[in-house]
Amino acid sequence: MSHTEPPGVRDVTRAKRSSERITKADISRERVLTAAARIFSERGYAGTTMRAVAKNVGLQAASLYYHYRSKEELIEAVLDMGINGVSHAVHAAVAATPPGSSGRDRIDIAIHAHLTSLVRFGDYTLASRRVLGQVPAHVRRKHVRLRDAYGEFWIALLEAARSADELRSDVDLRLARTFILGGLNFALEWYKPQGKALDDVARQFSLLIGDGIFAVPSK
Amino acid sequence: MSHTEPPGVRDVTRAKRSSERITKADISRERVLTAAARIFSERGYAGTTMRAVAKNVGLQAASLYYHYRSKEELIEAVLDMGINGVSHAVHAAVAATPPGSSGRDRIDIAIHAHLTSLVRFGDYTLASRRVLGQVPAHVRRKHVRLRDAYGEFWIALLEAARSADELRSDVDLRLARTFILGGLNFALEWYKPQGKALDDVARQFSLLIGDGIFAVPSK
DNA sequence: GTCTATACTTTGATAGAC
DNA sequence: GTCTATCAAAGTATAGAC
Repeated sequence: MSHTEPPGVRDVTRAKRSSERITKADISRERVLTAAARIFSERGYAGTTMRAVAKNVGLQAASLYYHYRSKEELIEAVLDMGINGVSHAVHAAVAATPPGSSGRDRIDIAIHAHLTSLVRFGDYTLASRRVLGQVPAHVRRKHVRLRDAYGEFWIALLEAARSADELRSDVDLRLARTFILGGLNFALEWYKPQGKALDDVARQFSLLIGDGIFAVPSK
Repeated sequence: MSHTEPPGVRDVTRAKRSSERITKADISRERVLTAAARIFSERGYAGTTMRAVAKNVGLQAASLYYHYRSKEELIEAVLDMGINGVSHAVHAAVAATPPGSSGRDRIDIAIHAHLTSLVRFGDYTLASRRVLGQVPAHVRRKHVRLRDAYGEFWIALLEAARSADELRSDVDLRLARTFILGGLNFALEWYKPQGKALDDVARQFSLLIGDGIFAVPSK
């Protein structure tokens, strides 16, 4: 199983208790958000017009303002989903690791969870990746903080492995972290569900990150 | 030596024979291009206005049209510099490898050249990375082709190493290639010349790509 | 909830003076 | 080469009807 359910109304209408009914507004709001994520990721922040988003869901531009107060609020909602989606998924997966697991096991699990949630929240994570730098400064600050916190989680993962003497002694943790995340995140740009199963990609990446590309008696 | 000269008028006014004088137009044209690269990379394609670029070099918006016929032509010039700058630098560095070099030597040299030229052409490569997807379709097509050709060069590098039996047998070449380029290119987003010397970063990445992060008797 | 109508701003680009 | 002046098109957002 490499693909989980994509996010739906339930995930998107945050904090709605399961007893409450899902209203027409919830549905529209979610359709708008989905369309916005895709269009923001394709055309950038300034290149995305309220008219284009509206047209995509069969509404007039003015109607979007019933669901979101402004374009800024719309991109904020998209960025939230992208960054939190991945971050929560990876935290959860690592937390669910059996007690005796090695650092390497935990890192492999993080790689797998990162990759699958990246793809699961495809348009949202793509939008985060591509427009974070183009967004009004006060919006950007908050999400840069979230992203950095996630980065620190990876440092902790690597540090744990180092403490258990699993790492080569000459590895620079922060450089390794950025390299790993750079390589994984790039998958967003090229991975297509029709191709290789995502589980296989994750396995290959684990191998690459763990052991490199060269045969052992190489150096 | 980790930083080469940044590109100047000579590089930018393409195909101008060294006997010809550099005109006032050449200077303005280059200043416009430099500013455009930075602003495109910061604000995206649609978010960059001709007025903003002009203001940045102390001109009126209308004056830009003396140097570039349109916004499209301007972004094309920026993308050209970004993609060709890196591609040419890496080709040249690998071509200059001594005859007996191993596949690993050549890959290390490519990593170093990729990283240094990435940083040398900073704003241009950043612009390519960030706005390629936002640009009018016919502009994008050409540059996607260039980028893909560069990717194939890396496949050839890896294939050569495989033929010499230097690679672990279970490495998927195309996956390894995208992972490596993803990790290297991400450096664009965080590398600051004030920090660690770029040569050291390149060395770390070579180690990471070659041998991974885990100590040898780990698996 | 979604519409039509519209106010106001900013955009890429051109014309023609200097 | 660069300027001022200007245009038509497109942008965000609001008001008020249904």
